[in-house]
Amino acid sequence: MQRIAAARRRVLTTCSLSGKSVLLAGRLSVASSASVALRQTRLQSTTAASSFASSQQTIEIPKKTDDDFIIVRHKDMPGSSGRDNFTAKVRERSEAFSIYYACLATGNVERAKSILSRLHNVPPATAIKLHNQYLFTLVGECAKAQDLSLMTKWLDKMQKELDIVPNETTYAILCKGALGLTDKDMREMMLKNFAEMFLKNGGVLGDMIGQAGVYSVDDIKALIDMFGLSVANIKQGSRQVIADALAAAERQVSEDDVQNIAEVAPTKVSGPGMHLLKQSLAALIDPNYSASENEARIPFSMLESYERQKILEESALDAAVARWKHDHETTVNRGKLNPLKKSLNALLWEWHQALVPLIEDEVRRCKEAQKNTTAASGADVDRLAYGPCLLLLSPEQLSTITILELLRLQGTGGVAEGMRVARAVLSLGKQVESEAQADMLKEQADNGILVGDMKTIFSNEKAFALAKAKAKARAKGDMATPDTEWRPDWPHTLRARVGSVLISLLMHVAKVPNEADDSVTGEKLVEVTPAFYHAYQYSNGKKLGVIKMHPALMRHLGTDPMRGNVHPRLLPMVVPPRPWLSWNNGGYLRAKTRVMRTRDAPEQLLYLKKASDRGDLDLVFAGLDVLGRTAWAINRRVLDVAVTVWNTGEAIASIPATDTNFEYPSEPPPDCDPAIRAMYVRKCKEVAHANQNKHSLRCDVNYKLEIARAFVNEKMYFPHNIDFRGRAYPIPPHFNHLGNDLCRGLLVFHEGKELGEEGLRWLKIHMANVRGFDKASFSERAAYTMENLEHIFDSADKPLGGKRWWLEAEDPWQCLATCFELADALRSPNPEKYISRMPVHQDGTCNGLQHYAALGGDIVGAKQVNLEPSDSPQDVYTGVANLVAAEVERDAAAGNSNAQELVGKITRKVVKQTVMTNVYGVTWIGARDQIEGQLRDVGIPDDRAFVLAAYVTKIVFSAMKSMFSGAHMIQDWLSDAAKIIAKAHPIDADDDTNMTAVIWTTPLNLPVVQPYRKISRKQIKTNLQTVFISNPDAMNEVDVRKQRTAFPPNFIHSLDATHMLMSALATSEAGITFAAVHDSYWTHASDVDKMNVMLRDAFVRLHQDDIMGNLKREFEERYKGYKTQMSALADSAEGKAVLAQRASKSRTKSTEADVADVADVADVADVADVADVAEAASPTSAVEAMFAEEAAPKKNKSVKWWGDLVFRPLPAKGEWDVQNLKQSQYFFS
Amino acid sequence: GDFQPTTPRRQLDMRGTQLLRTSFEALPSQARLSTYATGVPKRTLMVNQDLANRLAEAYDWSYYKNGDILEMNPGFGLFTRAIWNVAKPRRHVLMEPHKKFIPIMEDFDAKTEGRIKYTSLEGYDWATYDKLIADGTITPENQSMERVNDSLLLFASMPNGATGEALAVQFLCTLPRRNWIQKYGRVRMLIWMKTKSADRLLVGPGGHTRARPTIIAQACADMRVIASPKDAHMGAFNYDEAAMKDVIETTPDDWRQRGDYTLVEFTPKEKPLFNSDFAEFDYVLRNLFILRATAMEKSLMMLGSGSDSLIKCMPSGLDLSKPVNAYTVEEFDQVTQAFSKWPFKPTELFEKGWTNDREKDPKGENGVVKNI
DNA sequence: TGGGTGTCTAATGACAATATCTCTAACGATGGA
DNA sequence: TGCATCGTTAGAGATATAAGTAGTAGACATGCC
Repeated sequence: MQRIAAARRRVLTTCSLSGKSVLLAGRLSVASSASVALRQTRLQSTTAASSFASSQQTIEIPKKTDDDFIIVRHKDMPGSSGRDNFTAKVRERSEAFSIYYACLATGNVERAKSILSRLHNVPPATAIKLHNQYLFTLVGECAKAQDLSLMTKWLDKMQKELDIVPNETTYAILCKGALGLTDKDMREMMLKNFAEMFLKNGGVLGDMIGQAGVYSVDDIKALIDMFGLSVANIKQGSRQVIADALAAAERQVSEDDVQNIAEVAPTKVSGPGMHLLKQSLAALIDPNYSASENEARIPFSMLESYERQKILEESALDAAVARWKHDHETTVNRGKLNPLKKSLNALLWEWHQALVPLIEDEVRRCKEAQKNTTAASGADVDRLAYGPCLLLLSPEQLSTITILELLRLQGTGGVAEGMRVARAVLSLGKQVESEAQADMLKEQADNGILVGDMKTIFSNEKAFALAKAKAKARAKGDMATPDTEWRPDWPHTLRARVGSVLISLLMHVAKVPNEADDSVTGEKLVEVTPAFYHAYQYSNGKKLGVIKMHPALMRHLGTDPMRGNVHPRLLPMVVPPRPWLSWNNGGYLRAKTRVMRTRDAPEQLLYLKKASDRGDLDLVFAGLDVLGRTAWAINRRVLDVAVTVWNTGEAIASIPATDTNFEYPSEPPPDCDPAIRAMYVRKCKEVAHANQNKHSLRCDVNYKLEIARAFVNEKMYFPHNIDFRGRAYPIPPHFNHLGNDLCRGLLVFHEGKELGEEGLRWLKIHMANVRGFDKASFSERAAYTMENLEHIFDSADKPLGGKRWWLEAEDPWQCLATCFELADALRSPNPEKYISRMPVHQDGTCNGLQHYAALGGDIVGAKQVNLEPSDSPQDVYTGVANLVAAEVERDAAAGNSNAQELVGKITRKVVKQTVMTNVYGVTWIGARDQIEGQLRDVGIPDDRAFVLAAYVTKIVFSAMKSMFSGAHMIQDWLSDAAKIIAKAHPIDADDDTNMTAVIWTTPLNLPVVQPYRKISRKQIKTNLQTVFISNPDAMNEVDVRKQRTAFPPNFIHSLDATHMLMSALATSEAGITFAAVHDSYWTHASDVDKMNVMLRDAFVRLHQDDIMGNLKREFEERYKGYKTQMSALADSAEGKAVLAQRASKSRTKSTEADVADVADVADVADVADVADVAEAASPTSAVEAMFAEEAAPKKNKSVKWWGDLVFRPLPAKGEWDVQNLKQSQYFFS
Repeated sequence: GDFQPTTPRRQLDMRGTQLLRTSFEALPSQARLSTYATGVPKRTLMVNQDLANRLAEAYDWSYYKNGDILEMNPGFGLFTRAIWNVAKPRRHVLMEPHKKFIPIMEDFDAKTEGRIKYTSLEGYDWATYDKLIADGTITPENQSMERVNDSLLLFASMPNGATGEALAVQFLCTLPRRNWIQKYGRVRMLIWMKTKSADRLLVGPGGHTRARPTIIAQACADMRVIASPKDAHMGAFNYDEAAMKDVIETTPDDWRQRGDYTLVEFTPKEKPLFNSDFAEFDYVLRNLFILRATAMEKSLMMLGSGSDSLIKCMPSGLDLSKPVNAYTVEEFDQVTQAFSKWPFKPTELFEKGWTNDREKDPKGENGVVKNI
């Protein structure tokens, strides 16, 4: 433990050498200790009202001392007791919460009340939230009636009948109700009344007023006046927010103190004004907008940009509809027109027009169903279950979301022209849910309610850390998620219901004109046919429900502009994302975004929340913020070329051609051999698959270009989150720098930096790298570029008209971008003064192996992956290939015929994939398949490839083992440890299922929980069909095998993620722009050298520690008290010891058992001596021999017992010293 | 005459040895065959010699006195013996790929003057038949469709489980296509299969176990149950009585893997009961049976987009309110014919899209190169 | 308890089988006491 | 009114669906038999 603590501290301190991060770290620790203090005082003051503690589960939190990690005991896991009863009753109950909130939000108080009254056994922490929300809803009604009796009565009922103890929020809401009374005396009396009750229960008025999510600024002013308090009395967590808000309300906001502004007064923007802001977003939201060539980019202040982003997020659905309408009108205005030529958007408008009334109708029926609860037809019962959720949004919103979502899902899930029903239904349901949530947040903001959770901290770069620290301090208070903002996630079943209703409505109305030849008369027929239809596919004999799109619609999707058809939540942002303040607070402005992509694993979320609450994740958050603050722009010239290519329909560099599909093979005669027929069918499927891929590629490019076009004049930002291992990903899915070559080619940094001498050199090297000439030394690469200057200029000047040299590159679009950049630079009067915006990449050379080699201290391995300084870059693949080739030659010389066939055939390419996937734990058989394919390519005949591949694979594996022996032992240790853990049972486990997941903490304090469990799914009935879904809250048995095989790669990935975030933090301190794709780090050409120092430094810092030792100690601590089944041979020392122990134990217990056990031991002893006495009979005929007894092989008896977890000692570390790496220029290159 | 079973050894347990009329090597008792060892393939594997004998006697082999009997998966060879003893066929070819049975197979080969021939080729493999024909092991003749082919009889024991099921359906599909051995004319097939599978093929209109193979089988072959467990087919709906005459009784104990097995005789019809193109017929069946208990009206939606216009194409005689599984072969034919004329029918009739395929991601995002 | 047998075989981003039949438990109605 | 019985129904669990298996070999789980 001590050492881990030390390690953590070292990482922390070294990360914050100077500047802002010191400030940040300093602030954070102050903030957290302050909040601890706060918590303690609060506990003291509220001992009378015990339920004031707001923690939801009763989880014992280990005393926080900065160096222990989070451990949640088995018995405290939610769902650990009642797992996998995903029965109708359980489902109904979990839906009830969401329905309840929906009813309240839509004014159906009666139904909410009845739901509430029917819910039993709700945990108190949840119950109080439910009741608070109920009271909160009553506020409006009471104000209207000028009568608080509804609220007071309910309070009474809560306390007397239901035994629910009100909390601060409850009283805050009551007071809010009182504030709504116009009669001054009455108001004051009620306020006094509530205040007294609250005080009697040990509350502190300042705390109550500081309660987030309830009051507006005016409310607070009134309360402060009323109770004669000052801001200083307000509880610490909220004081700052409120002070700021009050101050802000007083005066016009000026640019200078923007960084201190909470979201209070959205209308008080100075500067160009709202309409200008809107106008500036024309490219994104205005249907009439058409890009003009050189539009001036208006510089926006931070605050203005923030408003723009808000507009973008809030108005985008409307904007989509506006665009459809606009396109529809233009087609209509163009006069009579062939219905077959209607544009996609025009069609969408028609669907929308037809769908809205249908939804309205459905909504009406839902309302009716709620009224007459007695006349329960089947459909009406269903309506009760989803109705309230439909009411949350307007029919227009629902219609738009439905249409957008179905378009987006096209081609997912392996369906040729459509999507899986299950996916569609759930995904749409989720969209509706998050839209409703965004609406709720917006509404609260519109009502001026202060939400503790800071909506944004916008500031200039300098003040960022300060502002964030401040906001963080606020978030640390109890304002994290106020009761009034808390919503349970909709259960999957509910999402499915809502989604299916909307989809089936859309399927009724969405039509598309279609043309066909009448097979009999041969005349052309045009029909208006459904655009979507519900069908089933068989896959492996399983039925698969799909929503198919009509081919006529598919044609549109591949060609028509997608203007307006991307949901804004999927777009880059125009301001830096909100910094991450907590696990669900950061990123986009209006949408609740989670910092981690989890896999429906409650355990992951639980650990994440705890870590977030404890402030463990501050460094991770800070790292993500760095990535999010990197500003990007579209590379206009690359975009122009790409658009030209797109429009000509030519197939160039990952843009597939229009409308040229692969041909199906001709059908063999019906009476051909079944084998031939099977082959034909397979070929057809392959062609169909290829065509489908092409189409989806085309749609994908369409999306990308559309987004790029819309953002041409924008500064863009990518909010980032992490996967469960800590690897960072940009959230916008269609278009980001992690995307393919085209995406990357289209993106440049927004900021430009002067190249300088070194920068120019790096730009040249980058050129060589994107060409694929990346195995040579740096000077050779630079020279290569200079040798090809002619081509580079040609490509830059005539990208399509010239020799198209860039197309031959490994990454053509990035190559083109570099051509442009390099040509410009070199042609400028002083190339070193050239302002470059091009990101230059430094890639880890086989990053996984680098980490393994560092962990294992492999000298040979370290050299191979460039951890060790060298004059020219080493290439592992070549290294392994050479080793294998040598072995093959030896065998060949020794007369091995397999080897003889292979002499000279073992190239880098043959082994590359296998070496690469070795890190991921590829098995012998998987590797053999890979190598078989490669051997075929090298010209080994098909019938030999299989046998030879098996032979080569064995050698490759042993070569890897010898080259990375340390790494290999670590891999083994890791997978062993994972197996032990996954099969371990907590001492208090009630049954013998494996429930323990592998959990570890990264050096940045991120708890990583492997999510692999057996999923139990059930069929759920929806409008369209039944759908097979899992209960995301269920804690199921772990999948031991998956836990084991995935742990080594996941662990390494968690390390490379750590390395990346550490590097990000370091570069940010130095003011260097930074972006990363896992193990490829990007910055300006001029800063590459600086970045290189930092990333090496980070790697050294990371690996200086005893990472493996820390891991082992963490495991030992974390799984202390767990038992696992051990076994040993009975005659081994261990086995004998166990038997002896057993015997002695039972002897003390009872004599009977004693006898039995002794007998047992005797038994065991006997076995060893039992020789096989049965002499082998010699049968006289072969048939008779068939039935002869096989002699049972002698077996060693083994002993099994439940014992403590014992992890093998770690493999000894090799001699290699991580410090050497600082001098290695090709480590990342 | 001079058959001398080897002296049973203690551990051989030959007490129940079944007496044979010819001098093949003795086999142990039924009980022993059921349990004796491991590594015996899971398939319809008979262990009761008596059952084999009864069957051999009951079935009329005379039709094939000048033909070949091709036996797939003879296993312990109980049938082979029985038929030999009863009919001494002109030529009897054993396709037995499993090594376990080699001694028994070679025993046959050795003692029948080449009339029983053993090959280790796999009956499951289409190529096997071409090989056997090419090397003259079997010599089927092209014969007119007006009569049942008497130059070849297939006698098969199916693998258990999915493989067997699949194989049976594949065999059935060769009937309308007239490929494989069916290209010689109406080659009769005797197939041992799980009773449940047989049941599914035999069930009449309205039976809820009706499925695509049911229709194909009934359209293309006359089926007769030769042997089956007692009362096994009583529960089946709307059964063809003619198929159930003189059924020989089997019991679960007759088999290595205890259970209900049925021997069905498939005699190919001169002409299938449908006139549609088989590819379309197959497509229609496959998709309609997804909603097999649903009214045809609704189920027709499975056939493609905009099926309203398809419903209009349907002949008036059809009762579209009947569930799919109540339709007869002839009615399915009518539906298919209407489908065939439907202008908006899908252009490709096979399933597109992957689900199980590798390299499904065409975008190549993230720089990860798979399967370079 | 252990041997034979069946399953799986490259990490993550990025989760998804369904219609229908059978059987049982719970529920409700009914009717006689 | 209490309650025994019968009929109905909801829901949980089971099963079929499609249909080439090539070729290897080693590890590991299975509440097996």
